[in-house]
Amino acid sequence: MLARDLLRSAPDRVRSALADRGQSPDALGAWLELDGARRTALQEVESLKQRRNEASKQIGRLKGSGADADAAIAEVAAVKERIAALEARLDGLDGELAAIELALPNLPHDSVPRGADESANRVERRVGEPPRFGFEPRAHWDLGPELGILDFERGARVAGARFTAYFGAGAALERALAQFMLDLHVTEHGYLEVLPPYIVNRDSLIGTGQLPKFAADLFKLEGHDYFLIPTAEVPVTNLHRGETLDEETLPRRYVAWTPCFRSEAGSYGKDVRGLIRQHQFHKVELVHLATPETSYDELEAMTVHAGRVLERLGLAYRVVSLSTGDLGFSAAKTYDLEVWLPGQDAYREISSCSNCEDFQARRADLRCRRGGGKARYLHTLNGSGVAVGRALVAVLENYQQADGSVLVPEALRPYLRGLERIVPRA
RNA sequence: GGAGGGGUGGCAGAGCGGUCGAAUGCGCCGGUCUUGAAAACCGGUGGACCGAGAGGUCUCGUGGGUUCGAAUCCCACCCCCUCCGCCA
Repeated sequence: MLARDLLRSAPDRVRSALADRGQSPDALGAWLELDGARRTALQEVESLKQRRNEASKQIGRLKGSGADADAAIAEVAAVKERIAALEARLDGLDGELAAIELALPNLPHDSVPRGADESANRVERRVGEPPRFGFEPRAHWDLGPELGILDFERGARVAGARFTAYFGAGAALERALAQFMLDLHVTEHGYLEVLPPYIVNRDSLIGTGQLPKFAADLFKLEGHDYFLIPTAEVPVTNLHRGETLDEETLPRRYVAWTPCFRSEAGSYGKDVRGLIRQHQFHKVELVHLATPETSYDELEAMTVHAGRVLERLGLAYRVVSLSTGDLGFSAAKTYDLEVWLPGQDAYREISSCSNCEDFQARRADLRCRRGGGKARYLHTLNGSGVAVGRALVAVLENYQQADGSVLVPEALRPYLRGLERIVPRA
């Protein structure tokens, strides 16, 4: 959510930011009009309430002294009617204002490349070298089933399209990757591990920005106002919803390994093969809560932390700064980490690290305060550290051998009882 | 799922339907005293919104209702605690 002060005082800045994101700036004109009407109505209703309150006190005094209060009571009755009418109007205005505010995306940071879509994204750096193969590297959707560790057909039987069953070394590899990432972030990067609820309420989803606009992307539990989490960003960022944190305790860095559930509505035909786009997947998520002064340093640090996972796994990747047109709803700035996938002959997103500045903090009422100073909104950041399913894809495709086996990266062997190579399951 | 108890300011804890935004204690801030600190004493201490300001409105879990007037009465919901049932 953007600050009302900002919408009022710098509407042109907001308009041009919306245009950069490829959004229509129309909503802002409507907002300004509604806001003016609201303030007018508010002033009127408040002065009526003042009269009503004074009259009530007078009635109390009159009755206390045994005098007749009928005239005053009659006057209050008339004022109350007008208050009720005005309040109904005010409620309507508040609802319309909130609907607009909750649907306005965050403003891009000045350093974000301007452009309509991903073609305007800027590659910041490349790390590692894509491996060279003496044979035609294959995709994980061929390797996995042949090794007997990924079963797309049975996943589909049990649940449906975009669900997969993992067997043997496949299941263990998923678990090993997650545990390796958690250990790395906890022991080397100073994160606090969190295991949050995998189901959240509506307020949490409003807090991080998935609702009200993106309800179609979520799985909702029938008969309850509960949703499966689309990412641990939601429960972890909302952990401190409504709290004011002492700035001495910032930044806070949390890491959580959770399943994620996404309806993937509207992505029909996209990445239909393999593990890239699933309704259910695991992700190790990084969340930082920071002061406004440090949040961009935190974003750089978070991106480095996510990249470290890929480096330890010996995977080549590049860091991309998303353009204004490609930015997510809540983000002011985002770095995507794209890992090299030989089977697709392309870099594919495996992590997305964003600074949301105070956009989510405003929605989720997350504040901070230094000493006895005034409370202010803190800044929230979130990033994958990294997507586990996609990391598994990257390991299979990058470590495949001519004979169809897959070498296990050194960093994972301690988590796989020393397993060095995945071979077809007997 | 059933029965009961409870949600008041940073914390603890009062609060006959009428100057209650809320006693008191602790904490916190400022001051006096002290070489300094502690103790003691004095004073001040929630937030949001509207307003240029004066000031006003709202806020005692949330939302409704009764009333001229609600922290106090009624209804619904949420959360916490205890017991029973069920369950990993």
